[in-house]
Amino acid sequence: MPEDGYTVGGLARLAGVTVRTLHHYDDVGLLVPSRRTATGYRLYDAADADRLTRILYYRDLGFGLDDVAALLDGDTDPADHLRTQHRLLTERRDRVQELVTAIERELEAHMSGIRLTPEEQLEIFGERWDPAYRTEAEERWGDTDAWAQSQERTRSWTKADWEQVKERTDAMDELLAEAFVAGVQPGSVRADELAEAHRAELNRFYDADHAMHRGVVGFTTGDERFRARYESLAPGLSDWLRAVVEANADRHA
Amino acid sequence: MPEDGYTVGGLARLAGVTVRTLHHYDDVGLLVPSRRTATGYRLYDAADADRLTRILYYRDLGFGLDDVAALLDGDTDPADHLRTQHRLLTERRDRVQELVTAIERELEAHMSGIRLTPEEQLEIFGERWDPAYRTEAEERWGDTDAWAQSQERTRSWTKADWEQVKERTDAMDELLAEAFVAGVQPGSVRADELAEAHRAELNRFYDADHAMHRGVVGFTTGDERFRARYESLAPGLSDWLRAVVEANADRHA
DNA sequence: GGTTGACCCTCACGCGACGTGAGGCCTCAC
DNA sequence: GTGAGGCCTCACGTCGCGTGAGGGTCAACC
Repeated sequence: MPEDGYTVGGLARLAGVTVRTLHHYDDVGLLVPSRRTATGYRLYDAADADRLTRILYYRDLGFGLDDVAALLDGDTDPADHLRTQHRLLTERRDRVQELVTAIERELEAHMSGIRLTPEEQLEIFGERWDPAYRTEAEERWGDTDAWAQSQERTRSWTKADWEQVKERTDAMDELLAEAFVAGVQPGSVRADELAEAHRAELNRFYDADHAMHRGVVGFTTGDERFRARYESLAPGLSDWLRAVVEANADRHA
Repeated sequence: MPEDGYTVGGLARLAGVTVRTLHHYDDVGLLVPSRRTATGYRLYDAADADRLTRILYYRDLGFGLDDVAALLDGDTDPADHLRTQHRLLTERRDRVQELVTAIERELEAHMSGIRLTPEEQLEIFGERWDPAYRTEAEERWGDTDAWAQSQERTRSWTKADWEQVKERTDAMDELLAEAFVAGVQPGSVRADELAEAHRAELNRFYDADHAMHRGVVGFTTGDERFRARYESLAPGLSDWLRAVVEANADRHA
């Protein structure tokens, strides 16, 4: 900290804002520098910088400048602002996590070849947002952060890679349909081979052990539209796939 | 979904936006409803709703409407948008987590009676932000989410509660200073009693086992300003406190 | 002590993303 | 057929700055 306080430019650089922004905050009385030089230069001291810090957090949280002014000029103890901002920021982080989960749900649907209804897609932006959804991904995926793994592994994938995966998935589905039609029984050697092949496909994205494999397939075959996709390949396929995967998982338990 | 598509109001309610917003998106060509009734009513179909979903995510991420239009009208495959939005949202979530960590750092400093410099406070908003900071809290606090615990426990605290804690902390510090001046040796019975009392204070906020106690004290007594606070009570107190806590932690290892 | 370049000042207009009516038509249930 | 609620199109207002314009200041170096 310079001995006589910060100039506009100096403080602006520190805070990652423009000089114009500090001018504006001065104009509207939100952050008036505690001193000016004889020639009219603004000088900000440590208390000004502290106030600016609070302002920037509240602004980031979406408060209007007059709301921020009202908050900061209220008779609250400084630590109250820290606690308030901590609470609001954690809420915001959780909200963003919900958006992430919602996107994962869409991606999952897309990769499974099913379409979400507009209601499902827009649910998260709607008014009464059910917090039960918040934990849905956890329940579905178990403890591990499968999606983080998936994202990590597919970060550098090109469109061609994705298309290849889609092709392989389609091929896998056909293989399953053929086996089902041919009368392969869940628990048989051939069925277990197919279950492992199916699990191997999932492992392109994340580490799926047998318990997780059971969970994922249980979830997807419970979805009407996913069932529709499998049923269109061969009626009864989705229930059969579930049975195959469960028998295989039991054998590895 | 209504058979003939959504009206403005219907879609607006679903998406948690105002009718005016949809009108605006129509005006600027960002989201033009696929149909109109004979009397001029806007009708949005599922594809429109899907486009709106993408728009809302991008908008939430801070893109301008024309940027969003450019993105959506580019020749990208739909899944690319999902992947892009997933990546941007996780980055955003991590950024908010950094803000949370920064506030925790401020709270911690405040409760320890030390003041951060403006540089330290504003660092997170500055230009070149060191991602090493991102993991600082983890290293300091270990595996457990101590701050979440702390927040949980202190959620309903009143200002009086906080003042009481401050008083108790000050009293604790004086007790420590007296023992130090009286020549109490680290590792002695009395010193271990004091270490446990100090740990008990921390337990008002979160579960601190002996390893964590060692970590927290090691960190704080490494900070110049924290040392200054302790040194002003009694020269040598901070190093002594660290020795006392480490001896106690060793004995419980 | 003059010049140069980076800073600082005060107007003042512009803009993006809607908010907020105004004035009027449509639809549907009673 | 009538009232309530929803829809339409203007059109001006607002908020948080961006972006110059025109001009003074400061520190350094010639």
